[in-house]
Amino acid sequence: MAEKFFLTTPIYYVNGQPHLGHAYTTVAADIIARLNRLMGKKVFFLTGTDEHGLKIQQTAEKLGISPKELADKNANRFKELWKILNISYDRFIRTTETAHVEAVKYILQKCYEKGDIYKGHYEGWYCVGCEEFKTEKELLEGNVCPIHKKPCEYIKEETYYFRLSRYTDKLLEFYEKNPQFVKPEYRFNEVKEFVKQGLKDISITRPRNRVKWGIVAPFDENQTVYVWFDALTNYLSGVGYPSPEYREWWPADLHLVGKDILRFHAVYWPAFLMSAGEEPPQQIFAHGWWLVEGHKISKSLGNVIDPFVAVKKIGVDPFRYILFRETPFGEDGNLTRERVLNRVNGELVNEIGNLYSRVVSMAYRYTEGRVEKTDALPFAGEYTQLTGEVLGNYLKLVEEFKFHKALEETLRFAEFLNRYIDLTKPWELNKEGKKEILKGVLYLLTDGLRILTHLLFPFIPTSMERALKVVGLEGLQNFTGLKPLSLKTPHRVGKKENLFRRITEKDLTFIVKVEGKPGEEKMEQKPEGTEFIEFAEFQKVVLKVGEILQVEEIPKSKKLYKLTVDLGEEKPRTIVAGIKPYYTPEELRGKKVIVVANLKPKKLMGIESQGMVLAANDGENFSLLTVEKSVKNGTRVS
RNA sequence: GGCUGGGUAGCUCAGUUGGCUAGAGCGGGGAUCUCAUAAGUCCCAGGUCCGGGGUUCGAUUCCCCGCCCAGCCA
Repeated sequence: MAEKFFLTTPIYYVNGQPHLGHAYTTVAADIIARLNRLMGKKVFFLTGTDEHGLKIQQTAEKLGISPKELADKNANRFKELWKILNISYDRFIRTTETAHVEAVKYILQKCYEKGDIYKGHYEGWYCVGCEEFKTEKELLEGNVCPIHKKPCEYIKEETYYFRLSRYTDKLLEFYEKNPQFVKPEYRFNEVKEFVKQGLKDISITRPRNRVKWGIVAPFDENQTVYVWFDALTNYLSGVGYPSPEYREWWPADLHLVGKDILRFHAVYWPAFLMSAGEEPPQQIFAHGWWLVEGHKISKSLGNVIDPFVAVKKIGVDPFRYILFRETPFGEDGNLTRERVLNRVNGELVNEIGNLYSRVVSMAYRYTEGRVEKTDALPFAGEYTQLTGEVLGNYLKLVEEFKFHKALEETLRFAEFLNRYIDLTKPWELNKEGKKEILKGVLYLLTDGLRILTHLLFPFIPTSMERALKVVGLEGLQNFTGLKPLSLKTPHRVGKKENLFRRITEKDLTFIVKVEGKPGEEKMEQKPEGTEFIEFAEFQKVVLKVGEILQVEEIPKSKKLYKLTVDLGEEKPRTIVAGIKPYYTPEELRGKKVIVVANLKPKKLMGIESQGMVLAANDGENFSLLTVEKSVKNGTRVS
């Protein structure tokens, strides 16, 4: 009987469109699900949407549709995205499903009967415009709502409370007994600190006349179940609770969450479950946020990443890959154009994609696509040892959620195979007629691709499905049986195909670069001036108008030209400029340009450059700076 | 303000119980092969290891103080 593994993502609120954060959590869950399947476990992967609440009610009203219609529409958006991202979920739960509604009522009733729910009052400052209570902190002078600029009412309404306070010690004891309950560990410490301060009872219902769109409380038809009890229960109802089949999967092995909702999962949820007589989940993992080019993502900054666009521009797998390649899972990441470009082109295209390409190509060229095992296997010992090492490390690392390191190991493996080709030089073996050794080399390489495909599969399944065909493999096998040099022969490689497309800066405009320094947006309209420089400082830079007299190519340099520029001095200057990709020599000759004339000379490609030519580059267009009317060479720019 | 974790090469980060020339990847520079998506492979980094003080024969690594950054809490 295979071990079961039940994992979940949060259910996403359907008040808006899916964004990068949703995609991140869900792809993470997909990677973990696929890893566990390859480890031979029986996996249940649950995701879905949270569809109740006042916000949905209000948005739907504005759009003139019913809350259910709004939920249907947006839930479909999520489903579309998961399809594009190749998410292998087993069940997509929606909180408006009858079964879920019943499950919520059932569990609430249990808690109620346990005596953990009692009637009380909620009082506070209520803004009619927002239809929301405001905390003292949010309010402006005179209890004014910061959004509507109108005074709030102090109201008191009936509500039911959950006796969370009763669970303070039980939770602490539970944490003590389950040191792996929350990952990363520092997050667990934060949770413990929070609980140690003592827990307050929490309000779990809202008056029905105010919040209609939601589940009716089983013990009072004038109350609607408030968000957390409703939403969290999806983890149970998603596997059939309360009908007995849920026991096949419960307790969940892993709840994946963003760090913002950790507390609800690590404190409230176990308490609810304890009250209802259910086991808490095994583990909760809280991951971090993404920054974009060093800035927080926000609508007002306009740097929100639409996953649909991202996938369209760079492809599903490059998108999945960059989210997990560099940033340790759990920590905040920073998405930048430069990193995406380097990782996709440098690693996926050059090191990995090209490796498949060259091996398959050689198999056709030298042995007509046939691969056989021979006794002559150069460096078989090194290969076997490295494979064992990589596989061992990989499995240990993914177990600890260290995906970036697991990918690093994978890259190390690909690097070995690339080096192996250079070392064994199949083209020479072919020329020299050393057929047996050549066959051995191709066998080992094909075997290597087989292993590599397995290592990459959980992360980039779409491409690796194709890779299986390219290598000529029927399918995947369990990690446990994955051994080097065990490719069955005779074997035929499949059709050669490029697995990854090279991307350019132009593909990355969806990663918006925000003006200003990271963190500045926090300080909100601080008096400007800190970034100003004195005129004297500017004057230190001597800018002059120069005319390009000659343009020479520099052998072996992709970017550089050697320019001869007249700055009205005794002798023209030699300036090395990285503008070769953008201008032909003909275009440059005779052009007036702006030169930094007092830049310290520097040797580039062995040529001393006596200045610098100014240009503007926005990532799409590259333009030299010039003068609008003709002025004498050497004129100072000021 | 309290607690926690950080500040190491241009960038992203590793650095075991304190000690031989402080490491990797990327970028940058150089060399080279030709099977390959002009891909691959090889070579090159002399960095006040945030600042100051202390312990020690000796500290990036231990202790104290300060500065800065992030997270959680108030």
